[in-house]
Amino acid sequence: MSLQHAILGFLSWKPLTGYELKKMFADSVTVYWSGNNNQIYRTLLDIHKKGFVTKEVQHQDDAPSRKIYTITEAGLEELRSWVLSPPEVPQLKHTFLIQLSWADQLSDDELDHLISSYEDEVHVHLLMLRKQAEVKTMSPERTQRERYLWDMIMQNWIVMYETELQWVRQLRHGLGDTTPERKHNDGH
Amino acid sequence: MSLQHAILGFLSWKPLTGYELKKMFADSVTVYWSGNNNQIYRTLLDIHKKGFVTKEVQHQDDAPSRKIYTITEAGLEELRSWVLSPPEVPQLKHTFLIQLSWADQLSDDELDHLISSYEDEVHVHLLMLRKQAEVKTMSPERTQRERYLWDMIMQNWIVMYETELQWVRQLRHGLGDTTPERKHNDGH
DNA sequence: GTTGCCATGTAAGGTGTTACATGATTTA
DNA sequence: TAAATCATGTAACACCTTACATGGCAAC
Repeated sequence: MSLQHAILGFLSWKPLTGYELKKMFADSVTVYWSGNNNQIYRTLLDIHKKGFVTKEVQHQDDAPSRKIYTITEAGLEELRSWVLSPPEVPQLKHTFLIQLSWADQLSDDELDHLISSYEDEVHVHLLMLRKQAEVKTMSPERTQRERYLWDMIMQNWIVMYETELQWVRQLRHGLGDTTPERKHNDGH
Repeated sequence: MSLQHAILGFLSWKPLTGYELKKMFADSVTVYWSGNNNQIYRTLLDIHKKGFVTKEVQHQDDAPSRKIYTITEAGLEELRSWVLSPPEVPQLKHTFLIQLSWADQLSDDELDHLISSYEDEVHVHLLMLRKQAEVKTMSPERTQRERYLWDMIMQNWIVMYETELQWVRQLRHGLGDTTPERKHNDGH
């Protein structure tokens, strides 16, 4: 699991409440995590029990009390050793490709429509990423090296979806080319 | 969930047992699904209950009996309508990028080592994919269009990891460039 | 004689999602 | 007057992974 470590990462910048963490995940494109509370609150309890954070309760009369979590030395150590742990290749859950695997049962028009709507999805997603990249939301940017890392991380997401868009366009055009041939060869 | 539909997809080619399905998932790079039995056997029970498959038990004296699953009309219909359902952009779980997000605490050497070992991982993975692409394992390839689709699906995986490899190389070289500058700017 | 293949499955636990619940304050 | 924001959390369920269990047969 690395939600734990992403939370420790944010807390290494400054102390935060669960609610604030939830927002940071929701706002961040690169440190993506569905931004759902259940997991965040449970993970906070967990890392508190492990001693990676301390909890300070701030009572408020007219609202539920804020619980501010601060990272400890042990937490910083845990974060550091996780960052150094052997990196793994990204795992992509590419359901569209599985849909495509059995798409030969569709008519030419149905298939073209399916691919086109996927192309639109990817395109919209890419535009959203590019807009986010301009805004340059958070990240402390304390050193030039850190700024460079965060830029490259954002860049990674963008080039991935650019590549996907190129691929799907090639797919669609290639299909347009093979379809008449197919009719020639398979027709009779 | 789409494991259900991937199973229906394989069964649309021919009747199979759970064990055979497990192997097909394990062998397939493109229709990736961890190939773990628990899920497959439970999903088979599930789709049988839903009427998407029929089950034929073949008794064997000296081994556990084979249970051969055959797709039904309802199953084919379900598969078809799933294939037509609105496609979604791929979701990537890119833990390395989250590691990188907090990697500025590392020394130049540690960071360089982290990135290099990631580069190696990606490279090895890419070579594996290219080798698989040559073998061209399964897929029925009944029409030219289907062959084209399967080729493009394999191609998608390859270009994704090629893009990743290019990106990580650029990252490493860019770091080499900024590091001396950084020392100049931040040093004093 | 140990490993691997065939073939079924269970147990236990981790991870992730959606929806629900409260209740005051601010904004449209 | 309806909604969104702040701030906490619970309940129920879906999905996914690892390891365990059985037991004959073939290959090395």
